[in-house]
Amino acid sequence: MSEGVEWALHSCVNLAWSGPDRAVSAARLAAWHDLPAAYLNKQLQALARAGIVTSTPGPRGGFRLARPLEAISLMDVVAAVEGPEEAFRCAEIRQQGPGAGGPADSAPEKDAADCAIAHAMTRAELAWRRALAAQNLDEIRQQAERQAPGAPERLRAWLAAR
Amino acid sequence: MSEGVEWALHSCVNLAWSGPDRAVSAARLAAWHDLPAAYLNKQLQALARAGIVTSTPGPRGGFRLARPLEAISLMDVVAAVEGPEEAFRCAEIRQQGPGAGGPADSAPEKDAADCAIAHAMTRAELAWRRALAAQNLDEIRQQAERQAPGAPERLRAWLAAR
DNA sequence: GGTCAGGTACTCGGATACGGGTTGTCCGAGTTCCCAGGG
DNA sequence: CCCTGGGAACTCGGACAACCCGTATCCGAGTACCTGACC
Repeated sequence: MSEGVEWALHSCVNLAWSGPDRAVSAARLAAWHDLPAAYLNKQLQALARAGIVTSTPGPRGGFRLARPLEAISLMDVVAAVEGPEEAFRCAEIRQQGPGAGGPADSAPEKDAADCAIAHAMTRAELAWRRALAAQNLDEIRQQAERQAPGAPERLRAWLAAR
Repeated sequence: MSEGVEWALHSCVNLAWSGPDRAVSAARLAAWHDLPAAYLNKQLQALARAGIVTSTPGPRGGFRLARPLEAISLMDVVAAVEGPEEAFRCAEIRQQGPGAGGPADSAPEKDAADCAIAHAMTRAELAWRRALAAQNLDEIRQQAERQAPGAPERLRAWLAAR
């Protein structure tokens, strides 16, 4: 699992705490957690390409959420950073070598659909994706605020002081 | 996701088809699907360390299943090959930099337990693990035999011919 | 013929290189703001 | 005082390296089998 996922999630919550009226640059978001600014910028670009955040160049520019936090699921962020392809890709090794079934049923159009192993792995990964899609970032924000009530205000004050 | 997981799963089913009374060498299993023999051997070693298969050296040696296929879940194989640590590891970036909470609540013993993001990601990964643990390899074998009834016999014949 | 010793072939097991991908860094295009000058 | 033009600073965006893990390979330790000689 890519490290950038965690950074992107925290950044989204931080953007929500910052408020929708003010853009925050990648450098600010990175400094808040001592992260490499240029690399975090790369992740935020991925979020921008996915339509999760919007970016504005120039002074007073930066990133801001493209839609309310409730409309962003964990799955959206993971897919934006990690890429949409699934983690387990079936290489169809049973179609290779002597075990590739007799020359009678060489039907390449069936692909991985009928590979029992690929089917089971895909099912498990689907459960993972569903669990990610079931939680939106607003729920995470609420839980974070319960455990650290002062965090939003501290972030806003720190951003205003620069 | 590591490529070796797919190889290990197919190898386990093939071992079941081969029968419990005869060990199959890594070279045979690899040749059956045109896989690199030495590397598959590495994966099988991981399965042996996890207690999923047993290995016997020397001529007529090789690998055989350590327990019936019903007692082996997808999760067992994945954990053996990929390692037991979870894919998403929380780096606790919120504990770093200016956002590390005031000096008042610097409680390092709480760790990632109360990080809302880590909690949510772990929950999703738990769903994945449960889905993997819910299916055992015997179910997969049955499904594979329904779709390719001749496969077990073909494998046994090919092994006997060498 | 039976038994035993030696050699051989085959197996796993871990130590050893190679490559692709994630991680990390840098510089350029574009926009906005600020400031000075003129009307 | 108000307007305008130029410069400077700041931002994203993509192009460019470095490191690490998954991939692949090789050789050594150990074991069982087979062969041949001997009793």
